[in-house]
Amino acid sequence: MGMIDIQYLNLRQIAESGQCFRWIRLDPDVAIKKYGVPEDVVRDSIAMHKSDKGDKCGDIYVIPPFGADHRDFAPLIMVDLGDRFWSSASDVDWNGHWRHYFDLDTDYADVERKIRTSEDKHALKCFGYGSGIRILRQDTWEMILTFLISQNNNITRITRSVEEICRRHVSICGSPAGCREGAAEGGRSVYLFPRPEEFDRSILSDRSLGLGYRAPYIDGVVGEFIKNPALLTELELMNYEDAYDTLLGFTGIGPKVANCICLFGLHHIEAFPIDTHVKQLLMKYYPDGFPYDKYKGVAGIVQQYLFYYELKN
DNA sequence: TCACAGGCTAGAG
DNA sequence: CTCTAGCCTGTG
Repeated sequence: MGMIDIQYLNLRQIAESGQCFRWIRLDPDVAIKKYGVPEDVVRDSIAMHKSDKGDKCGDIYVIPPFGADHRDFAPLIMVDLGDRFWSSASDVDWNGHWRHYFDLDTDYADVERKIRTSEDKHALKCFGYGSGIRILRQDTWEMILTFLISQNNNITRITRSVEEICRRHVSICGSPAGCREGAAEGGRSVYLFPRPEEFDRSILSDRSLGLGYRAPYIDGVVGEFIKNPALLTELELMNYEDAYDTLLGFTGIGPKVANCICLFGLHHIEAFPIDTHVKQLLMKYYPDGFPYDKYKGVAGIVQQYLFYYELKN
């Protein structure tokens, strides 16, 4: 618990970059009263909000635990104070989970260098706009279902479906300590995302999940991962090409979703998901083709800068 | 009413 | 192989 200096990290940019759907932004008041964030820290965050020129943040988020051992650590409350951050995590939780989650061991300065030496004016502009974006190391299983849901869908409904799935499993997964029902902004709560073996497939047809035609896809994928419990670990050990091909084998997972899972769930930062927005942006700014060779191995990170800029402009 | 939202499947040509 | 109609649902 306490302050940490981190470069190339902006929580709001990440929250708005469309890679995570379970972060909850906190009101300053709620952060103090319900989550025990020190008052002087929240005061600094409010001051930062007021002087926000787009390059600072000041936001406060609750980030739920994730992964196979999600019961073993607490949710993270994180306050973005620009180049330093207040974290609620114990040293054990920070070093064991969150440090890795925020991808702090990847050299984002090197990505910046690649962009600066590429003579790619547009990418440089996008980087200047979203240089606090990192590719989070999120849970593979959660990303598989989340991006399966994301197809032909909008952010609001994706978020709602994911949260509803978690809420339906409270009695199975439990609700993390210190995060009472309705405590966060907008009455949202912190839940755990059900593991394959915890998943109650009978809820999928329920219209209130808002899954639509994707429900049978999810049912099939959950079934496959229950039938073959080793598959998740196998996927995580594969290289990008093998993981991509394996994911394409599931009904409901196509090229775009497979690439999102590779990028956000398996951290293959060379994966370059092309959705409708990216397709438009590529035609607009790169009519002669995107210079993938200049971003060898890190094209997925550059894609996020481009996507974020387009989303916000 | 109709298009669209971070696509995909199945079937036809 | 490529091409595309149709798909659940909420929102403007």
